[in-house]
Amino acid sequence: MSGEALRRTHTCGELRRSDIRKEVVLSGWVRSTRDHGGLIFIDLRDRYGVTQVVANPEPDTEIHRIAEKLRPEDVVTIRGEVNERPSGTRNTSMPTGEVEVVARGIVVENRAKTPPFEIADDVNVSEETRLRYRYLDLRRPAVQRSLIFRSDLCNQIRRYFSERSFIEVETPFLTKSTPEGARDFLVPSRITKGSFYALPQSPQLFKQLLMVSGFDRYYQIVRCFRDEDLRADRQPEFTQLDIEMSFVDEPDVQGIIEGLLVRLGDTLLGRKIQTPFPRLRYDDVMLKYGSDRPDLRFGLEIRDVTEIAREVDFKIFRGAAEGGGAVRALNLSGGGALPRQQIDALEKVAKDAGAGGLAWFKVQDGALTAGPAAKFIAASAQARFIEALEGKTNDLLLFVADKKRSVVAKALGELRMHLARTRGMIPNDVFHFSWIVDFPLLNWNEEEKRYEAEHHPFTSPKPADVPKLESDPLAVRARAYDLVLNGIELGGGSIRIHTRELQQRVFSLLQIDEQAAMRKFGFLLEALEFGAPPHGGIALGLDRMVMLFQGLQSLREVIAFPKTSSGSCLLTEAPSVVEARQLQEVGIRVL
RNA sequence: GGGGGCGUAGCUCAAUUUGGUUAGAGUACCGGACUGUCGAUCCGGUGGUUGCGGGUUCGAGCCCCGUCGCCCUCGCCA
Repeated sequence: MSGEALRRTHTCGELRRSDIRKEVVLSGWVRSTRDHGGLIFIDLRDRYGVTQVVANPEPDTEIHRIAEKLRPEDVVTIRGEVNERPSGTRNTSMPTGEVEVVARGIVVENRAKTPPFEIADDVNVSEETRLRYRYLDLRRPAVQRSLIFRSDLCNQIRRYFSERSFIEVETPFLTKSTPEGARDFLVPSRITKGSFYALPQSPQLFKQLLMVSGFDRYYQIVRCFRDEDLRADRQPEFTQLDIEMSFVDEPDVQGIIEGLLVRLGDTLLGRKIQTPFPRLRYDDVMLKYGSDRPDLRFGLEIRDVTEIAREVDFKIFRGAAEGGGAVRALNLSGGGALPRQQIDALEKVAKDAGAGGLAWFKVQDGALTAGPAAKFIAASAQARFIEALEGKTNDLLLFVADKKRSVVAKALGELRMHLARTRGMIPNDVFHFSWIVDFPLLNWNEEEKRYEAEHHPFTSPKPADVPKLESDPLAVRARAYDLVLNGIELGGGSIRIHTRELQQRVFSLLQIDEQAAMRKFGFLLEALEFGAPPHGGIALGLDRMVMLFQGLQSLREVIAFPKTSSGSCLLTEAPSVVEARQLQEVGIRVL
């Protein structure tokens, strides 16, 4: 074939019986060839699908000569006629399998080296190799589906918020470092040597300023940056769906998000999402599930038995109860049959989570047996424990006692998740959304001997608790809410502080003195004095949402070019050293 | 920063009781045969700095030390 370039008329996923006898042009990548000596079959792939092309030596030997030299991943344009496949040779497993294109001309647009791995979904290849050749990995249909889903999700989000009069506003990436919270990525300023921008951990302050400006309903799909260690579900740069609204209360923000998730369920997931989501109090979930992001797809709730433990002879129990701590327990129904070795493994889980140990008992006819500590507990107390935990014969009761309630909660929370995972108690294909509410505004940082904001310093305290701000700070509840899905925090938000006075009081509690507050957040404090409306919002982790909706285990699967767990990009080899001249220009010396 | 796992052919993995002849397999790749395949098939072949550096030993893929990379995890992530 010669002359001017052919333009494709169809994609590789498109041809059907109704196209038979049409003259078509397809472009794509050679997925595979099957050379029978005579006939050659070419599977041609693009992102829409695969179509079989046939090259017959008769009548055109030229085409056959080109076809037999084709190799996987060569890029070709093929002109030909759509034919019905002979009966018995149709492939019902592919959408285009009723037809094939008989090649009348083949243009090799570009040759491909042998790829390091076959471009197919079921190919076993290490993630390291995939990331090194990410552009090839992204040719695989399953990976393409993830990114296409992500694009569809963003489109639905934009439509949803646009329909509701929200405005998408872009906020700066080169901005001011705010040392509260996560570590900032810093960017040196060339013009003002010795000064630095920071990449935003979130557009928090800008969206609040937009409320002051009167933009009343804002959203943004926006990149955020945090210079902390990575995990399967944490990348140094990630995408948030960021929302802020004026003149709203908690239910307004929650309702908007619930409506969005219903829409996404209807349009993308093919499932009805039930609203409203349950509102669960922080204190309750910490007690019942040992976590502020409980996985509610299964039961196995933790019970507090501190009051019973107060009256037993077992020193560890009584000591914890009398020392202001807690004794709590899980009932593993039917766990009485567990061998000692497995119970020891459970104890290790509890200890790794910070517990001093794990007290366990088997239930037998209304009494505690088989646990090392059973003999220290009187029959009457045994009966009360069993009643509190709804124990039946052959159940296994697992107790953690500690003078710190947080230790008990964490250990049993970890144990609960461990048991659920290892014993197959977590149902697949269930989306269990919930709101966690009534968070404390502050927590006490023992190492730094100061209060910290549980969410961030701009979260409003509950009006009823404001009088306690100075007298009993830890009792102050926040107007904050976290959205949790299947044990993963999808997002969090709050009603914000919108007066300078209150904001200043909270800064004081956080031991940010007036001077420091002005230096770090002066622009916000000043803005609050120029008619800041009451406002609040939320931010959802978009990458996590895509990951969970797609049933994937790693954020790297839903980000086109992700970082490894050491923060490097295997494709570009970033981060890398830079030339001395570049350093000099920005006034930086490497230590 | 701590703990654990991994690193052998382009890719995915194997290699016996802490060591013993020329490091194997599948797949990919190359060549040949083949006119209805679709993970084509059949025959033949090429392919190795065992991550890197050092050490122990008569002898190291295997043991020891260091180092680099990847994965998981604790700390960290307002």
